[in-house]
Amino acid sequence: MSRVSQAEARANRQRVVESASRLFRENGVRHVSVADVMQSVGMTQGGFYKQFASKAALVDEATAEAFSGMLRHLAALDGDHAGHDAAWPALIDSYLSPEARDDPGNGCPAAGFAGDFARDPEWRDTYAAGIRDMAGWIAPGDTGLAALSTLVGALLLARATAGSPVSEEILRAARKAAARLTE
Amino acid sequence: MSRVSQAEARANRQRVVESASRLFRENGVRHVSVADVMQSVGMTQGGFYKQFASKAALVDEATAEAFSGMLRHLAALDGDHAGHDAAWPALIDSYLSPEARDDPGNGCPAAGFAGDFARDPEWRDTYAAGIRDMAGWIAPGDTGLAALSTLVGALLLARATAGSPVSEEILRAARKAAARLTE
DNA sequence: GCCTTTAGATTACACTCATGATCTTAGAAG
DNA sequence: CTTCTAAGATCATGAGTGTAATCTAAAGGC
Repeated sequence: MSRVSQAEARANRQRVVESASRLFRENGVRHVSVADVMQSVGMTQGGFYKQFASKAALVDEATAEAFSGMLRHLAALDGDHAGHDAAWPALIDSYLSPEARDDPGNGCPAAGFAGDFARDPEWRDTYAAGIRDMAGWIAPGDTGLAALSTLVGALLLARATAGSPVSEEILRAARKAAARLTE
Repeated sequence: MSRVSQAEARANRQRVVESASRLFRENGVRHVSVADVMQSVGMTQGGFYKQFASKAALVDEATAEAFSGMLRHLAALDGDHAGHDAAWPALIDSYLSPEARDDPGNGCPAAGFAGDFARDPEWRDTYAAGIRDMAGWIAPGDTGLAALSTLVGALLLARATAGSPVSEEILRAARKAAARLTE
C-alpha cells in the first residue's frame, strides 16, 4: 500500500508525533526505536524519513507536543476550579498520585524527559521553554520554579522506587511540602 | 598480558565498579557499554564476565557504591560543621551549585540514576535503600523525603535546562525552598 | 621446579538501531 | 485519461552492543 491523500498524510504525521511523545515519556528516548514508533501507529519505518529529518527532530516535536498537552491540561484545571488558587491544590493531588506515577506515558513531560535531557543538550531549548511555562502556571518567579522542582523530583523518586513502601511515602510527603511552598 | 595477583585482581574489580559508578551517573546506564567501562580502567571487555555475572550486576554494584560514597560525604559534612543543623544548609548550597550540576559523574546518585531507574525496575531495591538513607540524613520522616525530592528535582531540572538562564534560576529558587522546608 | 588455575586479551556471534536506497501504487495536476 | 509525484513498504547497510568461547601466561599451591 502507498500514497494516501495529503490530508491523510498530515494526519498520519500528527499521529506519529503524538504516539512518539507517549512512547518517549514512557520508555525513554533511547529505548524507543524509530521502528517502534512507526509500528505503534501501524506503519513501517520506511516512510519515516519522508516526514522527519531524523529521530532527533521527532524527539524535539514530541517534546513540544507533550508540553503543549500539559499546558492544555493546566488551562482546563483553571476552568474546572474556582480560580487558580483552587486549581493548584488539585494539580498537586493528581500530579503526585500513584496513578500519575504509574502512567508516565500520559504524564508530565518535565518529569518524563528530565532523565534523558539532563545528559543530551540537543533538546534543551524546547524543554526549557516548557519548564518556564509550567512553573509560570504554578506561581510567578522563584515560587513556581521551586514548587515544580519538588513535584518533578518527587514523581521521579516515586517512580524509581515504585514497589517499595518509600514510593508512597515520598508522594505523601511531597504533597504536603508542595502546598506549603506556595503559602 | 594476563594473570595478575589475587590482590591486584580484587583491586582491578573495585576500580571497575568505581569507574562504572561514575560513568553510569554521567552518561546513563544505556549510553555506557561494558567495553566503555573496561576501557576506562585500561582493560578490554574480555575479562569482564570473569568478574561480573552481567552488565546488570555491575549496575547494581555501581549504584550501591555511589550511594555509599554519598553517605560517606554526608557523614564528613557532619564532622566538618558544628552539628547537623549547620551541615544541612551547607549541603543545600553545594548540592544545588552550578558545579554540582555540571559534574554528574561525581554527583548525587539519587539524581544521577533517577532517570534510568524510573523505567527499569531491576535495581530499585538498591536504589530505594539509598534514598531512605539520604532522606534520613536530612531529617527524619516526611521532612527528609520532601526535602530530598526538592533537591533531586531541582538538580535534574537544572541539568536538563543547562545553558538557559532558567537553570540558574531553578538552583537559586530551590536553595531557598529547601531551607524553608526543614524549618 | 612442576602443574593447575585463572585474570585478562582476542575474537566471534547474534542482535538492535538509525539511516537511507529502491520500489510500488494511488493521489494530484493537466 | 495520462503523467508526474510522493507516501509508505521492503530491503540493505554500517555501526554499536551484551555475551561468551577460546587463548595466554603468570600466579599460587604442591
